[in-house]
Amino acid sequence: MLTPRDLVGQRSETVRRSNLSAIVRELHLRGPRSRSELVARTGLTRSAIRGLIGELSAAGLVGETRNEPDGAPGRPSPLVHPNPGGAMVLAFEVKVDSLAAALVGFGGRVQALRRVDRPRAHLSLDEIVADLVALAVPLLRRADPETLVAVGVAVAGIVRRADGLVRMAPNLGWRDEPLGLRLAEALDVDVPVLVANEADLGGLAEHRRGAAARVDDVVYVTGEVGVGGSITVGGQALVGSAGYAAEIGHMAVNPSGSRCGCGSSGCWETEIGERAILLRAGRDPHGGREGIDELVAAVLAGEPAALRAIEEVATWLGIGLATLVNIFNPALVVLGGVFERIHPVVGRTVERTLADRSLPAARELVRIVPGTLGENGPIIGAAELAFEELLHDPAARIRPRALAAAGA
Amino acid sequence: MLTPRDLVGQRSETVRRSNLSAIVRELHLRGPRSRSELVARTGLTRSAIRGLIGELSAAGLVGETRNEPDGAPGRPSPLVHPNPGGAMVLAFEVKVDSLAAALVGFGGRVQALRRVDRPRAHLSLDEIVADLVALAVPLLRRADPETLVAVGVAVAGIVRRADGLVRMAPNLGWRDEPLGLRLAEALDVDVPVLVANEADLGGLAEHRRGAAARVDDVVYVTGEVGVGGSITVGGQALVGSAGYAAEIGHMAVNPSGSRCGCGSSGCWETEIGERAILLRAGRDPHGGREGIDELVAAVLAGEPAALRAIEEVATWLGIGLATLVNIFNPALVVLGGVFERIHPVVGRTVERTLADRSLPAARELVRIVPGTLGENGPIIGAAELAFEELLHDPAARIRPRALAAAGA
DNA sequence: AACGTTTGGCAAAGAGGAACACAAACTCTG
DNA sequence: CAGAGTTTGTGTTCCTCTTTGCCAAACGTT
Repeated sequence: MLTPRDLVGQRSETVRRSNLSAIVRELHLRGPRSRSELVARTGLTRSAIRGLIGELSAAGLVGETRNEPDGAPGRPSPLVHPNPGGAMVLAFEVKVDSLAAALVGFGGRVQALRRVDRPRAHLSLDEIVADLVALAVPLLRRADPETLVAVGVAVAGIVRRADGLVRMAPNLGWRDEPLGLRLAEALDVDVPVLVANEADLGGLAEHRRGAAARVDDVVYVTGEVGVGGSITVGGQALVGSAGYAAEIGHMAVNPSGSRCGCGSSGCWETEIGERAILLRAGRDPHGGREGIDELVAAVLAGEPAALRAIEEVATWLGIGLATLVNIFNPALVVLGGVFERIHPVVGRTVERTLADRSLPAARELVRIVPGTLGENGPIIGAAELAFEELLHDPAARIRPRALAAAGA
Repeated sequence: MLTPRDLVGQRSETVRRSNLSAIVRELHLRGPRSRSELVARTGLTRSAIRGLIGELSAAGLVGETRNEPDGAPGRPSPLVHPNPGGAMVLAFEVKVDSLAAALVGFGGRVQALRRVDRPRAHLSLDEIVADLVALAVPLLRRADPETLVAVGVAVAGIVRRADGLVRMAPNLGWRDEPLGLRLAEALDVDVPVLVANEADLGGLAEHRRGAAARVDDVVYVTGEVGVGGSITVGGQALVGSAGYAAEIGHMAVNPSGSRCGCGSSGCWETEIGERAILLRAGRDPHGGREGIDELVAAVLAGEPAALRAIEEVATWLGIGLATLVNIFNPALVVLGGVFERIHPVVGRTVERTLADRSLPAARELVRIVPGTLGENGPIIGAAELAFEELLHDPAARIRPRALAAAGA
C-alpha cells in the first residue's frame, strides 16, 4: 500500500513545507542566524526568506532582534532566534537504576530536568509509567499545553518505533510492553509519544548537540552492561528494514570468545562490555560505574594489573572499531557511556590498533573522540527525537494554530 | 563552502526537476507504466502528469502506446514506455583477466556488449584506455551522440568518485592512476565519465536489475580474489565520508587468523576469499573460477574433504553475515561473485550459522539469495551509475536539446 | 441503449518563489 | 562630516508549476 510518505511527487505546498522545515531545522540545530545567513544557506531570495520568517514569527516560533554591526559595510541583517517558549517537548529516560524527565524548548534549551534513582528491581510497566507521570506533572505546569510538540522516551531495550512497543528489555525484565501507548494514555496529552532505544538516542544527541555536531558520518559506540551504538549515515540514523539496526555490540569479533547473552559467542560486548572490563582487571564484574572509575584511577596510578587489563580492552575496542571504520568510513567515532569514561586511558592504544587494522583510505580522515553529554545524552536525544515532529513539518504545527487564532 | 547541492531551499524549478526525475526513474527502473499508475505513484494530478509526460515525449525519452483494456470499467490509460534510443550510456569494465564495453539504452536495455579476454599481466593505464576505446568505437557508431548521457566504468580497485582516480588496484598493478580523466580524453565525448569500484557497482546492479530489485535495505557480498561488497541503506548505496565505505572484506572476524594483504590479520577475506576456499579444500589457491567450479562439483559428489572445507567456509560466511545483519538489519542479503557460485552448497549452513549468531529481531525478516546477474553485474552497475546522470535531473538533459531544436 | 466509471484534454485559478526597484543602515574615504 | 559604496529589508509584479473544474472519450455493466 502507498502511504502519503511514499508519494514522490512534489507540489507547491511541499515546497513551502520543505522551506519552512529547512529554516526551523537550521535555527533549532545551529542557534540564532541572521536573515542573510539563512538566505545563503537555503539559496532562496531575501523576499522568500522574509515571507517564511514572517510566518514563523507570527506563530511565535521565532523572534527577531537587532543585530549589532560587525564592522562590515552594509545594512546589518537582524538576528532570527528560536523562541524556546514557542515549541516544547517532554523527554523521558527509563534506565535500570534511574528515571528522568525533562522539558526542552525549541532551540534545544533544557528548561528543567528531574532525575530520581530507583531500585534495581524489576518494576511493572504500570508502576514505571506512574512514576514517569509523577515526574512530569510539575514540568508540564511550566509549559503552555498548546506549545507541546511531542513526547520522547529513551529506554534501555529493543523498541519497535512505530508504536513504542518495548520488545525486549532484559535489564528491566520487560518483554513486549506497550510503553508508548500506556504513557500516552497516562499523560493525557494530544501529541505523539515516540519511544526509542537509549543507545540510538545517545548517538542522536551527540550528533545534534554534542561531539558530533555538524558531522554527517558518525559511528557512536556506547555501553554500560550491554554495548550498543548508533550510526549516522549522511546525517541520518541507520535504522534498517525493521528499525533494529546498529546492534554493534553483537558483532562477532572473537570466534573463540566467551558466551554472550544473545546466544552467540565472542560478540564485541563480551570483550569490551562493562563486566568484561572489570573481569579482566580482576574486579567485581558488578562494580558498575564506581568500579570503572576506580579502575581508571588505578590505571592512572600505574597499577600493573589495571594497566594490562585496560590495554586488552583498548585493543579489542580498536579491533571492533577497525571493522566499523572499514564498513562505514566515518568522519568521526564518538565514544559514549563507559567508553567515554575510559577514553583517557584507552585512547592511544585504540588509535594505534585502528591504524594497524583498518584500511588506509577508510581511516584517513577519522577522529576518535569521547562524547560530551555524559549521563544526559539519552534524554537529550529523546527530546531531539520528539522535536523531529516539529522539524519535519513546521507548517502542520503552526497553520492550525494560526487558523484557530483567526477564528477566535 | 556551499555548493549548489547543499542549498536546502526548494523553488518551483526544483519541483519540476524532482517530478520529472520521479517519472523518469520509475520508468527506467520498473519499465512501462500507465499514466494512471504514475498518478498513483507520485500523488500528482492527471493534469500535472500529462504536462510532464508531454515534455518527456517531446524530448524523445518516452513513447505512449494504447493500453489493452484489462476488464476494469473506465477509459484505459495509455502505457508510457521508456524509449531506449532516447538516452544511452556507455559502460566499461576493467577486470584482471578481461575488458568489456556495453551500450545500454534508457530503461536498462543492453543494446550491445563486447567482452575480450586479456592476459593477467599488469598493463599500463594508457594501454588499457586504448583497448577500451577500441572496444567502444563500434558501439558508439550505433548510437546518436546527442543521446549519450554519461559513461560508467567498473574497476577492481579503490576509486575516488569525484574525479575517477584509481587510488589502488593491486591486481592491475595500479596506484593513483587517473582512469576517469584519461578515458574522457581518449573517448572525446562531452559527457561525464564516472568510475567506481566493481563490487559497489555489482551491488548497484543487483539492486536495480537483479535479485534485490525494489528492496531498499540490502547487504551485497561479492568477491573473487578479494572480498568486497556494497550496502544499500534506505535505497541509497552506503558511501561514507570520503567514498570508501563498505569494505566488508576487511571486517576483523578472527583476530588470531592469518595475515591479510591489507596489513591486518583475520580479515573476513582471509577466511572466505577464493584462495582461502581453495586452500581449505587442499587445492591450488590460484585455481580461479575453474577451481571453484570443480570444488562445487566435488561437494555435490559427496567428496569428504570438499564437504569439510565447504562447511568451514559456510560457517565463516555465516559468522560475517551475522555481524552485518546485526549492524544493518537488512531485508535481503545477496551473494555475488564466487559466493553466488557456491551458494547451492553453502546456503543451508550459512542460514543456520546466521540463525545461531545474529539477534532474533535483526534477522527476523532477512532472506539470503544468490545474485542473478553473474559475470555481467559490474558492467550493468556501471551503466546504472551513468544513468544516474539522467535520473537525477532529466530537465538538464532535455531542456538544452529542446532549446537547440527550437533555435534550429 | 443508457448509465456508471475511469481517464485524457483544456482553460482558469491558486500558491509560492523570483526579479526588480527602492529605501534603510552600515562602512569607508576624502 | 558629507557623500559614495555596500549590504540588506520592503513591497510590487512577474513567472513557474500544480491544482481545480468541466467536458469528452473509452471502457464495462445492466
